[in-house]
Amino acid sequence: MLTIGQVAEYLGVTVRAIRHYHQRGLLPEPERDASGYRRYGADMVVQLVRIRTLSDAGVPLARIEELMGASPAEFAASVAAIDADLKDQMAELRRRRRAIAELSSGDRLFVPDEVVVLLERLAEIGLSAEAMRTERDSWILLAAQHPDQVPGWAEQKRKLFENPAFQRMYLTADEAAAWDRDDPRLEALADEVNAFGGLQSPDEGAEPILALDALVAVTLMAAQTGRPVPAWERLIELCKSRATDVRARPEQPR
Amino acid sequence: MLTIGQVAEYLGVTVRAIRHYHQRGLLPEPERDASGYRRYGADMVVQLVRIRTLSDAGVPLARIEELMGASPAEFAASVAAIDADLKDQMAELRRRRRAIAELSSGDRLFVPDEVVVLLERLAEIGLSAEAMRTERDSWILLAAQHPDQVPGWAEQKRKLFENPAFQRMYLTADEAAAWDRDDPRLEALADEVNAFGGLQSPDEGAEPILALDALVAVTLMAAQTGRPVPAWERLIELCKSRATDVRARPEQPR
DNA sequence: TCGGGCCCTGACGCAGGGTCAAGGTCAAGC
DNA sequence: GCTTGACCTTGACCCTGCGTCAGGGCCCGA
Repeated sequence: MLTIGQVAEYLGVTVRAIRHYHQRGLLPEPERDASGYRRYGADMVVQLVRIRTLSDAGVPLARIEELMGASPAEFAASVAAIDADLKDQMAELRRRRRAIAELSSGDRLFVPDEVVVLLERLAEIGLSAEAMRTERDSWILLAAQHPDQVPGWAEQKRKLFENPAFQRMYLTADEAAAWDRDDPRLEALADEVNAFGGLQSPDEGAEPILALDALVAVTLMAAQTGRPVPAWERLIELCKSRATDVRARPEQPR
Repeated sequence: MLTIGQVAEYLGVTVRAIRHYHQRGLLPEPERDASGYRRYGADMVVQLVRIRTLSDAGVPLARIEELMGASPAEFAASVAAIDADLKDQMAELRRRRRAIAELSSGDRLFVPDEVVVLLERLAEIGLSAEAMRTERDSWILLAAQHPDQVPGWAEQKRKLFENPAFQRMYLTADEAAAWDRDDPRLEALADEVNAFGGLQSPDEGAEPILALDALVAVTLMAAQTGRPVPAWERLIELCKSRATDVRARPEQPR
């Protein structure tokens, strides 16, 4: 008759694991000797081998419990179910690896490719680092709620930057973040923004992005990240009063 | 400013998960309103998106914690490590699927193929169900300690059964389990066993299996599974006394 | 003012054990 | 006979990533 430690060493498992199986009711408690030690006969060892064989194959203990007393037919059915489980897990791992691979570049973190392209363009034309971060965060937020539309929107916004006048306007708006709320230059900037306000996307059927929309989104973002920009808030007010005749402006959500 | 429930719905995560991230220190606690409710700004939402993106990709929370403040280089290194982890997990799953597949037949449970073949042969020649179980359990035990040698041993034992006289002897020994300890037929049976005691394996270099060894193993097994067989014990004594001139018998381990 | 739906904290639960902690036993050497 | 070290015992807390109460407070519409 073997002690728990001898059985554990014989099978290459830990003492703790065997006791765990007793606790779970997977393996009946063996008889104790005079000093209370568990004493194992060969039959217990055989049961343990069966448990370990299944466990090593990745069968959860709860299922092993069912299997130990199952008929061959039930056993075969359970084995099929377990295999299907494993297949699902492998599919999940493949999905994760793809997801991980898409994070491989630190630059393209957390946003779709089209946004990455747009952000690179913004960096090219010399947008400030602060504005870059706000821009990226805005897209992250937007992508959380509209993952399907964001690639199209980003593409449309990128196309706007093919126009040098739009570039200049955007950079000026960037600089304007440092202006006072009542800076007189804001009036002229509002006129510039307004000039692009009605710009339509070249793709038919897609919802057009207005320059003002983009500005509003970024400003809202900035306002909510603890860095409110008074000059931008004023700028939006000015734009809105001019934009009413371009199209009816719906309430900005939230 | 959003409540925790609104943020959760916006991102498609549970409230509990967000609170969990706070507890883990993954996400800083936001400010509370007058009634103690958490209030989230867009910056928090952005952080949450980043956490979820990584988490959905299967990155453990502990690692996400490191990653949130990491440089692009550190980030890339960690991503590579995570991917390597995933590869390992996939290999493990493949191994488990193979192991599961080998259990697919209820008959061949927990023993190598060679033993399955042997057991089928034993069933063919009409071994009792009780003896079959003991035989199988003996092999399970043996395989736990000598996984590499068991296929060869099983093959050798199977070859012994090509001899009709060995078959008869084995079946008689099976019946003998029901005999008294002092049954006179045991003497003749011991002579039969002894006749095969020196049988050498046809494979050179492989350790020979003696008929007596097989009998001893099975008897020890039976003795330890709570079904001791007195007639077998006596039979072994008789065999041992005859076998001393066949070869020097080492002490039986344990 | 009442009900239903939010929110809060705290605690337990899961699988499969790992890892102490505090104490009893056993065999060997002195 | 006494000590030492290697076993054994039970019990309890630790890990992951939250789910799921339990017991209370807050808010809003009727």
